[in-house]
Amino acid sequence: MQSAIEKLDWPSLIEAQPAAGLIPIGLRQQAKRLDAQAHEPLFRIGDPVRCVYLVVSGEARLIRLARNGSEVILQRSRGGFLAEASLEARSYHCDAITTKPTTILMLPVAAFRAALEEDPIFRSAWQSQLTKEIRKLRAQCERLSLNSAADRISHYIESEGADGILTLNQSRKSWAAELGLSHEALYRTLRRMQSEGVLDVDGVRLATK
Amino acid sequence: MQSAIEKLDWPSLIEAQPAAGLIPIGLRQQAKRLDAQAHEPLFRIGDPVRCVYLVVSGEARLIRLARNGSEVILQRSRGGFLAEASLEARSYHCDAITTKPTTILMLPVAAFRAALEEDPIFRSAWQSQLTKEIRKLRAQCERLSLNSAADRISHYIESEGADGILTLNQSRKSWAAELGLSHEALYRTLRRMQSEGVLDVDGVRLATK
DNA sequence: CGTACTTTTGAATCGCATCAAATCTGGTGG
DNA sequence: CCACCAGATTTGATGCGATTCAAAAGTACG
Repeated sequence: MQSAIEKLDWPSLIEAQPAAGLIPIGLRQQAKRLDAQAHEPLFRIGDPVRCVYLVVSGEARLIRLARNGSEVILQRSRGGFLAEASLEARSYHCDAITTKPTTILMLPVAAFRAALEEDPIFRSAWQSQLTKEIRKLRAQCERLSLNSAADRISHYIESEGADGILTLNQSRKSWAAELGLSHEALYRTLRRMQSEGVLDVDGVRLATK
Repeated sequence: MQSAIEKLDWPSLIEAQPAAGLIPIGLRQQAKRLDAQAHEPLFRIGDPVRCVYLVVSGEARLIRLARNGSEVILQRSRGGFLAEASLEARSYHCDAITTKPTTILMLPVAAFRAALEEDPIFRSAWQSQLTKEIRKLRAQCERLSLNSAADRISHYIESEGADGILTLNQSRKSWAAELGLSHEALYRTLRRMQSEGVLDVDGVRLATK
């Protein structure tokens, strides 16, 4: 488990993750780049909040452990900010880990708050970001309120895919966790839906019919 | 089903709902007060977004109907803003209804956006509001990811109550819906937890032991 | 006092979690 | 290139807990 903080090349960062382009110059100068390996912890519950994390490439997750030991996925970022709510907290309320080799920008909170005050464009982008996250979380709540596996799968395809077609960008096992299902239930339900003609499964491509 | 739009008395509004005090003067002049009865719709899916809603007293809910006809509660506001994400949307993605006689402030979106641009204090309060909502929604997602009724109940008491003590401010039946359970399951599980000595139930007062 | 709604209990059913185990897959090192 | 390993995928069997349907009792309110 090693990570490297390297020199920043903004044009390539912005190409990889457009949100980086919204960061004002003053804040950019304080940014640190972190190249993390897979399964590397970024922070843990209780750690003091020092930075806001922006995922440039790869994937990072916000997770919490249930008392029975199972892992709940609270956010999965494949680009964009992670743990937005930490900006207003003293310490973290969740753990954050990478799931694959991941490039991250770390933005010190004090400078981040100052930039929000000073830069109207950045501020507006941040508000949009928060709003989008709220909408995403509501969709997730709605999905988890459905109590059949098939309904959750259909809901996910409808809300995360386009025109009823979803290209799965994670393993099915980890998708199962995101759906709040055991992986066995997901496998079986996918098969059943396909045999019933409700779903078209072709590798990572899923389409409702 | 009737509702009344009346003259505004800001001191009393602010006393009932402190968030109203953060609204800048310019925006206050555009606010409309709505006194709604119980079970009155505020807006419906697809309606164009004209106003941001601030619940002053009473209760309003954001709901969506699942395909099987059951009602999913996406937000329950007993004071504070409702449907924050609507500020960035053309039309509503959910229905909103009151559940009891409710006083509401309606703030036109254009003036609301302008006030956010101009007033740093209001803006900061709004960002805090969005952030709080994100944290609340993550807690709700975490809760819905637990698959036993007892775990969801404990989680709710821990996260919504204080020091393991919760004073329930809604009917148990509607609490069941918020927990993603059938009301029968909730009743039975409460009884079982009490008989097992895990929970202390006394009317609307619930305490974990 | 009647009506609508919540609370409560019962019984039957079904779907998902769980435990177990086999197979498949991609990546690593010899 | 092949052996090997960890993790993902798949299938099977079992049990539990939640849903569902039904109905009775309690409660609030006009």
